[in-house]
Amino acid sequence: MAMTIRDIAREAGVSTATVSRALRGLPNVDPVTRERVRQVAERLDYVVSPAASRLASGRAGSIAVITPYIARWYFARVLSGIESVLQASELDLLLSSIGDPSETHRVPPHRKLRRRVDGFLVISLPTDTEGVSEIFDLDLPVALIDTDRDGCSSIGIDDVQGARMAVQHLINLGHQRIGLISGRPLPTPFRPEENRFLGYRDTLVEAGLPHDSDLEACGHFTTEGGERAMTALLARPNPPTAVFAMSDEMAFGVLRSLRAHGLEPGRDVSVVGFDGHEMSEHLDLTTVVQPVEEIGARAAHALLSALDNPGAEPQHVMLPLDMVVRGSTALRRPR
Amino acid sequence: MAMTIRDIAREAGVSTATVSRALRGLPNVDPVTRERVRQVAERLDYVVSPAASRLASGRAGSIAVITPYIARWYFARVLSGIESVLQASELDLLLSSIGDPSETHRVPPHRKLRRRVDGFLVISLPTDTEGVSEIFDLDLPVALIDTDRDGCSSIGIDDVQGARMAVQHLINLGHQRIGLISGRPLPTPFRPEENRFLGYRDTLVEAGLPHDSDLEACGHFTTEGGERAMTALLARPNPPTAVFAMSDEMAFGVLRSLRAHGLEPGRDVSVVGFDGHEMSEHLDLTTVVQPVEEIGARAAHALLSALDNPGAEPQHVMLPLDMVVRGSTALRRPR
DNA sequence: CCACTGAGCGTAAACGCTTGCAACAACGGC
DNA sequence: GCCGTTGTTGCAAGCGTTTACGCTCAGTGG
Repeated sequence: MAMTIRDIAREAGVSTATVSRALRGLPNVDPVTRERVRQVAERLDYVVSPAASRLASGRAGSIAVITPYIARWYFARVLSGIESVLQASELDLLLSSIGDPSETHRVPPHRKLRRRVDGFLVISLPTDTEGVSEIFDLDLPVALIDTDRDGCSSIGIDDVQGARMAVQHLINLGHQRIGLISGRPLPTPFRPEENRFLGYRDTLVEAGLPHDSDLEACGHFTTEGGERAMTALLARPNPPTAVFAMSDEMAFGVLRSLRAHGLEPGRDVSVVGFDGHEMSEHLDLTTVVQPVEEIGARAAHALLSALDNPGAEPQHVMLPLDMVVRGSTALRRPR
Repeated sequence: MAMTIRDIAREAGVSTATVSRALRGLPNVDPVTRERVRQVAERLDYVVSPAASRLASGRAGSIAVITPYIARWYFARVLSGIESVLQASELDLLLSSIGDPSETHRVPPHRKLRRRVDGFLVISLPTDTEGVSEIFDLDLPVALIDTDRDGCSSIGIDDVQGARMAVQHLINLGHQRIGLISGRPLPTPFRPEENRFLGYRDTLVEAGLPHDSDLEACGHFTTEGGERAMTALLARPNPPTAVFAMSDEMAFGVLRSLRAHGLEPGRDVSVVGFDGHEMSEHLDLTTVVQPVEEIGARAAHALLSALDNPGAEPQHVMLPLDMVVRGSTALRRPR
């Protein structure tokens, strides 16, 4: 049988209340007593029963991470950042992916997680996504990554600015027909996509360049999709001399499509990606780098502090971006 | 205030015991009663308090996934496979990464997870890893991925066979000097590495080829590492005409190193990877494909069934491998 | 010398379930 | 009509904490 708090109390010659207080570091405990209790607990290899503790205290002792995907590059990294800060806390990290809309049998997270978490960390999902919107009715702290919402902390990057950097870079290189590989068809509820689009469009317009939707295609955030999208663009009457892809993985597909058409990235068509995927270095891809793990870590911190002082104002963090210029972008060569 | 089981009992005109039994689908409940209780619970939007339920039943209602990394390709996918089956169960998925040995401040999982999980899913970690070995003392069901241990279920692939396929393929193409890009320096406690090495060595020997450790280098399972390793091999007096890399990510580095040396993968040096990373298709890499998500899913199933019938024999599953031949391997050309 | 304070500690009542046991009704075999 | 079964339900004792409240006692200012 496992130790209970009573065993510790008896052994230390105090009441269970004191043991509870001592072990949790509450004030109103004589340092000497506290130490004695600690020692006894240590010696008897005692750990509190989380179930009992949670029942009595009313706290769930866990936070849930809601993500559309687990295995995709961006999400896995964000998750890793989250875990790195949560592991040092007392809280359990419950993982729940929304999954593809195709998987209709998935239990929506708000149903499954009702009463078992103290807060939510939501990655990328639009706040009105089915299964996500109901989370807010639970009246628990929520930290949002890549979106925002009244009353929630939000962490992200300046996607508009990121897209601007990318496109301005291409403009500076003399490109005038700059294509866009977006994720889903626009308009989209996903904030990053929308903002990257705005940054793209506005930078063009401000530079006096036409915004031509014939230069846009969807790549669905996959390499295959990016490849197909670029292939489609190349088939248009007057193809772009440069493209901005909303993610590195799509940009990889772009590179591949170009090569398949006998075109050399950089020399023939310039390509900028977005993310800072490790592979971009190896594929010599110019890209806008976002601090992905840090996004996760910051979000976790924001949620933790919301949990600590419930009254506090939600935080809104925007992390800085960087751009790494590589061989996939170059001065436009007249055809 | 939240609903309790008593509210449901009162409303349905039965005792709390019956509510509990009805809602959990236990036998010995009149179907009519059960349905009535269900309806009431539904109408009042009741969900059981996991803390209370766990305290009363003694079950933790969660399983923990212990992984060395979260963000790396292989681990993220395995995790995704695990989550896909666990989401349909009643169990919470607690995520815990061991982290790099450098992060000494990490709380070892067995301390953090004591009393709060019903079982463990351990990915790739050798069973004697610090922080892992103690898990077995907890006397809970454990399912092991990529290793095995007495009394635990284990799920993995036939790494020896996988390496054999890769190396035999190279031999069939006429290669005689076949290099190896391993992960860590051998000997290693990581089973897959060891087995892939054995498959490599034995296949060479059985083909009458010498096993020459001058053709081996460590790539640490990263692309950079793979690149460095290949560069090192190329600097040796008599470099290999083909290499087998223990992971695709290292193979990507190999490809890059080759190109940096003006060598064309396939034509000048053949390369085989291991994993079936999506990117391998785009980099035209021949690779041994393992069903990564399925590994995770199977492991989760194994653990679930160990949880269901505690007496049962542990399962040992070995999933089949596949090899996809692409442009990175070709007939050896005499120099 | 007397309230008065506050630190330190104990008592006991929750917290919201699960489950062993017993009760009870309906039923069929004898 | 009696009795053992079987199926359904209720009673109530936990499960192992947390925490409101109250008590004791040393210290303190009046």
